[in-house]
Amino acid sequence: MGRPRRPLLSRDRIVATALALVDAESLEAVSTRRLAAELGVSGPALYNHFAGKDAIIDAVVDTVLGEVDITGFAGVGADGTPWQDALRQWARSYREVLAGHPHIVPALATGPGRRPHALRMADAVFGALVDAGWPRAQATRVGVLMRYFVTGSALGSFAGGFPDDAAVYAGTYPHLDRAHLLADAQREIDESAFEAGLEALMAGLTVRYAAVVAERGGEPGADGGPDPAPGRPGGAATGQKS
Amino acid sequence: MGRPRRPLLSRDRIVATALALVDAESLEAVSTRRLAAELGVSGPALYNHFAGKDAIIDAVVDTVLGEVDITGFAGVGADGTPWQDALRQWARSYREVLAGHPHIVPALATGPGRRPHALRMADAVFGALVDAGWPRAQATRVGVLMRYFVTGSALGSFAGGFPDDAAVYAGTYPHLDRAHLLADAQREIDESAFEAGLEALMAGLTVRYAAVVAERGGEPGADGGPDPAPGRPGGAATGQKS
DNA sequence: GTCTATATGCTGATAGAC
DNA sequence: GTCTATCAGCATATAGAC
Repeated sequence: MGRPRRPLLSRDRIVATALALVDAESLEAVSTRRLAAELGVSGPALYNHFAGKDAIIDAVVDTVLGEVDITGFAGVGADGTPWQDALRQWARSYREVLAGHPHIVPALATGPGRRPHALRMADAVFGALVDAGWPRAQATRVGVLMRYFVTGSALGSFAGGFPDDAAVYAGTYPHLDRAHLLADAQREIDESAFEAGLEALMAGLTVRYAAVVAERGGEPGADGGPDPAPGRPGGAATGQKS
Repeated sequence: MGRPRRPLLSRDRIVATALALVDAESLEAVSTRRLAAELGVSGPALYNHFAGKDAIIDAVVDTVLGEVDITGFAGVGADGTPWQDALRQWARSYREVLAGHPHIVPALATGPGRRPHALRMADAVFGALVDAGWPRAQATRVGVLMRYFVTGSALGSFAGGFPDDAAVYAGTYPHLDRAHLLADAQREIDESAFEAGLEALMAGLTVRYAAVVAERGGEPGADGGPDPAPGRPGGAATGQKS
């Protein structure tokens, strides 16, 4: 057929179609051939726009992360928005976005790499925590542990995974006598568990923050705990990954 | 060749070999052909022992979950071990086990299903929390949110995913000026973030527990919060998944 | 009941024509 | 920049040896 007058493909069109496929079916459903067919094009044509399938998935992941609302962090240094409020808003948005694209979550395991939205998010989280008064090393930890919680909450539904066959539990698992009802309540359980965990984390971190800031006040420049990378001044330096 | 005098394969041998392959390389490295080759056998022979590749991975996941230490929960009802101690011990063991088999974590997304070790763990967590005085609906949430945190912490390293090339960050991400150092401190950051999050969660949950128990004391039988599945007496009933 | 051999239709990726 | 042709490797199915 030869080269068309106008390109049939573009990175954006490929990524959008791939995301639609991931959402509609699964990560495994995205094959270069299927994706190409969906785009009305032959398989290898994709390689003119991306280095390979992994690069396409990487771009899809970053597109999804771009949907996360990080505007709350801007107010932390500026108008004195409490860091807790910013963190809460971000965590809820982050979870909501991942819940909207649940099949993409395992792809977060590969790391942030050079994805611009992932780095933008890390920068915002870490920057706001430092602005709020968290020592750098602690700010890193807080960003990381928040990410643990949010990504874990998006990695498949908890409640939805229980068989709704009561016979599975009878006799063998004495406390799971009503577990066959869990699948029905899936959404409510997943969400209320997330909210409960978020509040617990905020309460716990607020206590820690008070201690750290008080300690630091008496000893200016201290980092509030063991440095993550002893020997390097200031410790490690960031807040978040993907 | 026909049927050998003594079976060459067994479920255990297949699972052990598959796990070794997952750990040494990745989840994708496990193909029926490679696995069979590793076992000195031809590909389709595996189908005499498992329904398909998915069933093999499922068995691998359950084997891994069997390594998690849930003995701490036994003492909660019996000798009055604080639920916080039991939860902490379990969470640390759970994380440690997953950290020992990091490539398996994405496979946890598929849910607990009928895996015996996953159900055994759910039973232990939920049972202990209820024994400790948590209302059933709340106990479910606590188990779920703990799982969120632990599995999230095991889904790939945070710090290890940052490129160690300082040029990636310069100019564009103002707060990540030291992020290129993160990869070196990976292990320490991942662990200290986990510990910090665990302590924050325990502190937050302890506060909530006090409130819930106080409220319940005045109103025996109350469930301490909105029921996860309104209309069903007692709400949903379990604590943990995979 | 456990294996081997063979076959089908997928997959990611490459080479070269236009 | 897209095409066709082609490759090696994949999960799985089936038939038959013992």
